[in-house]
Amino acid sequence: MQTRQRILDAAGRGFRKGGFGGVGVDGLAKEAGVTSGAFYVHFDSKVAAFRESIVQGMSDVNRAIRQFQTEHGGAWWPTFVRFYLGAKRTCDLSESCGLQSLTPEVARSDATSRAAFEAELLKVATTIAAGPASTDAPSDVESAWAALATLIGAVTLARAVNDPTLAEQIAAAAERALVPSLVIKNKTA
Amino acid sequence: MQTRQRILDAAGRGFRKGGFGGVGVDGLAKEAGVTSGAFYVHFDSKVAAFRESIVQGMSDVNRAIRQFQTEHGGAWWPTFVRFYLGAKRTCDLSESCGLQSLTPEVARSDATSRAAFEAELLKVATTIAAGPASTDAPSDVESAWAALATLIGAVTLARAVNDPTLAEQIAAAAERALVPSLVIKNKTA
DNA sequence: CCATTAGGATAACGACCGTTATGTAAATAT
DNA sequence: ATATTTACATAACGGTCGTTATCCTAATGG
Repeated sequence: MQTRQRILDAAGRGFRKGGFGGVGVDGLAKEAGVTSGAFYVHFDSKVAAFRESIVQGMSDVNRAIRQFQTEHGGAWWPTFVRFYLGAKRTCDLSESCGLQSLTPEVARSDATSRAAFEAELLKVATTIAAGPASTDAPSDVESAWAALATLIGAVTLARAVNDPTLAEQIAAAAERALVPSLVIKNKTA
Repeated sequence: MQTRQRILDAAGRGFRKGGFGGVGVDGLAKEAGVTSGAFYVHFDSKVAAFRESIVQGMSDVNRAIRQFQTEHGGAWWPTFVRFYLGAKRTCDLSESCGLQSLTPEVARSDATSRAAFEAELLKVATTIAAGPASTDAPSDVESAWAALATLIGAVTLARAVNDPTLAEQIAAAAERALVPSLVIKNKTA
C-alpha cells in the first residue's frame, strides 16, 4: 500500500520537473523503484496519476499555509511570503510548489483535471483569507487571488531567468509588493 | 524563406498549447504544412526551434506593449491591463501570451534557453518602466517585475480553473490590484 | 548547357511512448 | 489444504519520438 504513495510522490516530482509531456510512465515507475506494471495496478492511466498529483500538490500547499498560520500567528504572512520567494523559489524544480509548477500544466489539460485543480485551489484561497490577522495579509478571497497570482508569477519568472541576481531582484520586488510594510520600515530606518 | 517563418509560427503555437514535451517535430512541421525534412533544413534541433520561439514570443510582447503606449498614451496601462486580463486571457492557448505560457517551459529548460529568455524579458520590463506616465503604471523596473508577476500569475490561474466565472473573479482581482484607481472610482461612484 | 546548390519529400533509424496481456509468487479467504 | 485474490515483474503491442540519410526537383551561376 505504500507502493502507491511512492509512485504518486515520484509522479509529483516528475511532473514538476518535466511537465506532463516531459516524463513517461516508465520514468515515473523507475523513480518509484517499480516497473510500469506496478504503475497500472494503482493508476488507470497517466492522466489519472497526473490528476492525483495535482490534488496531492495542492493539498500540500494548503497544509503548509495552515502550518505557517498556526506557527507564526500574527507574523504568518510576511514569514510565508519570504519563505515562498526564498527557499521555495530556489529549491530544485522537482520539489517546487505545485501551485507554481503544476498550474501551467493544468491549463493545458482537460476539463476533469481542471475541475480537480479548481476545488483544491479554492481551499487555498479560503485558507489564506481566513487566516489569523497578520501584517499585509489578504483578508478576503479577492485579495488572496491577487496575492497568489503575484507569488506564483514571481517564482515562475525568477525560475526562468539565468542570472541568480536578477532572480532575486524579481523575488524582492514581489515581496515588497506583497508586504508593503517592509518597504516603509526600510525607508524610515 | 517564408517557410521558415511558417514553421516558427507553428512552433510558437504548438509549444504554447502543448508545452515543449507535448508536441513533436512532425506535429510542428505538419502544422506548418511541411514535413520533418523541411524542419531540419531550417532548424538544427527541436530545442533550437524552441529557443527561437521564445525570442519571437517575447519580442511580440514587447512590441504589443509599445503599441499600447503609443496608441493610448496616458491611459496605456489600465487599457493594457484590461486587455491582458480580458481578451488575451480567454483566447485560445495556442495564441496566448508567450510570457505567460512559455515561461514555465523555460524554467524547465536549459541554461542557453533561459539566457535567451532573460535578455528578452529585461527588454519587456524596461519598456514598461520607461513608458509614458499613466494611471498606476509601474515607473521603475522594480515595480514592473511585480506587475508582470501578477499579470502572468493571474492569467495562469484563470486558465487552469474550469469555471469561467471563477476565472473572471481571479482576473478582476488582479486588475484591481494592478490598477487601484479603478477601485476608488467604483467606491466613490 | 552544364555544375552546383538549396529546399524539401520520403524513408529509415533506434529509442521510447502509453497501455495491455500474461506470468508468478505471496497473501488471504474458504 | 485449497481456491482466490493481490501486487508486482516481464514482455509485447502499435505508435510516435527526435534525428539522419537519401533522393528529387528547381533554381542559380558559370
